[in-house]
Amino acid sequence: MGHDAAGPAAPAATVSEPRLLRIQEVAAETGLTPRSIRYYEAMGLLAPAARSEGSYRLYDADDLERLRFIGGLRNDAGFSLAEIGQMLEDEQARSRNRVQFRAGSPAAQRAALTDAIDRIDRQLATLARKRDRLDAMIADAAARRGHLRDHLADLEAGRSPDHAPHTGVPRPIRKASQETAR
Amino acid sequence: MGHDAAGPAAPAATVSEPRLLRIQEVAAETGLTPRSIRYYEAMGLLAPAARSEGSYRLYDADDLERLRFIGGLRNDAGFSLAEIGQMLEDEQARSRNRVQFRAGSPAAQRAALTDAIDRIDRQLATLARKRDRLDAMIADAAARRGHLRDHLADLEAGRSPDHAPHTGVPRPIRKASQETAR
DNA sequence: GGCAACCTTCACGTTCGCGTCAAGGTTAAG
DNA sequence: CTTAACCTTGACGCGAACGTGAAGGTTGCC
Repeated sequence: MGHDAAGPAAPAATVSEPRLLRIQEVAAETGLTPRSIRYYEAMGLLAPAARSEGSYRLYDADDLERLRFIGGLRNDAGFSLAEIGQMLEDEQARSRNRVQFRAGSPAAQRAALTDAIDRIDRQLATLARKRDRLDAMIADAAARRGHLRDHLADLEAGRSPDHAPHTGVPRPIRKASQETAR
Repeated sequence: MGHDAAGPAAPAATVSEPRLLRIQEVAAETGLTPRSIRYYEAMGLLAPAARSEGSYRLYDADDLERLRFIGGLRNDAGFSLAEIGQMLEDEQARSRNRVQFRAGSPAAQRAALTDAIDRIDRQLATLARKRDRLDAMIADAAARRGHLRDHLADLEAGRSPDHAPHTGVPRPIRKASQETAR
């Protein structure tokens, strides 16, 4: 059942294979757990650069970067693995193919690069949307704070609170064309 | 089809209660489900303003705002309900008590307001931290993009890419351990 | 007072994102 | 060759965050 990948006849192209790490080292390096890394692989988010003779997972620097990105998307940005899968698409396959395409025609190289840039642009757009939502919430909370501070000022000035029982933002009832109300 | 939902149920008990909504209306208004709203209540994130004779949950405008905030924290900001509970603390109890404290001494009013402002400040700080993480990721991706574009430029200029096998970001200093926020 | 549409409280089922054994094979060191 | 430390693939478990009935009470309109 062993499934030899690549075998002894390595690509022989790259002169200096920097170093391939085993899963535990990768885990230590990325702050993830081996379990998570395997799970991400099962979810199709990445594939190890290689497997050893005995089918140990072996990761290269590219994998490390990818895993850090995934970890960030998970923990910092709060995306689900499904969403991350969407964002990464088949970048994993391409990324690996791209290395081979490097030996290919310049046209292929150019295509691969522009594709990669497009993908990153889409990732950036998704991240920016997320940040905008966050900014909206922050603005909302800030408005709430301002309102409270106004009430406090009124109170300090001995004014009557006027029975406005609302701590909050003025209802954005859709009446006219404003921005994209969600 | 079922025309109408709750008619103008004016109990006329208190003086001009703005309007109390039942759970399904609230759900429609906030984009949440009744189940989620009840779950949030079970998790201590909020309590309905009142209950009807037959123990129907009845929500006021303040509850609506709170639920929208919770929804935003969940869906937009990606916080867990536990984290949201931390951020909201006992604001729910206070918020409701505050209305009663309004009839209390001015000192109590001032204290309640400054407390509320402090809580919002902490919420803002938490949200800002989250946004900073996101910004960092965005900067990271942008750097990656810039690097790819450089490679593309090299290629267009007929230069050899020098076989740099990395798609990515200049390695950040690796050393710090990962913080575990869950 | 009848009835449909809503609500209530259980209670079980589900998906996600892993943690955690279990039962072996693999690697590097000695 | 032995051995400890790592790895492999299952498979089961778990907490979070709900979905989905089931069985019955409430509201409100006619």
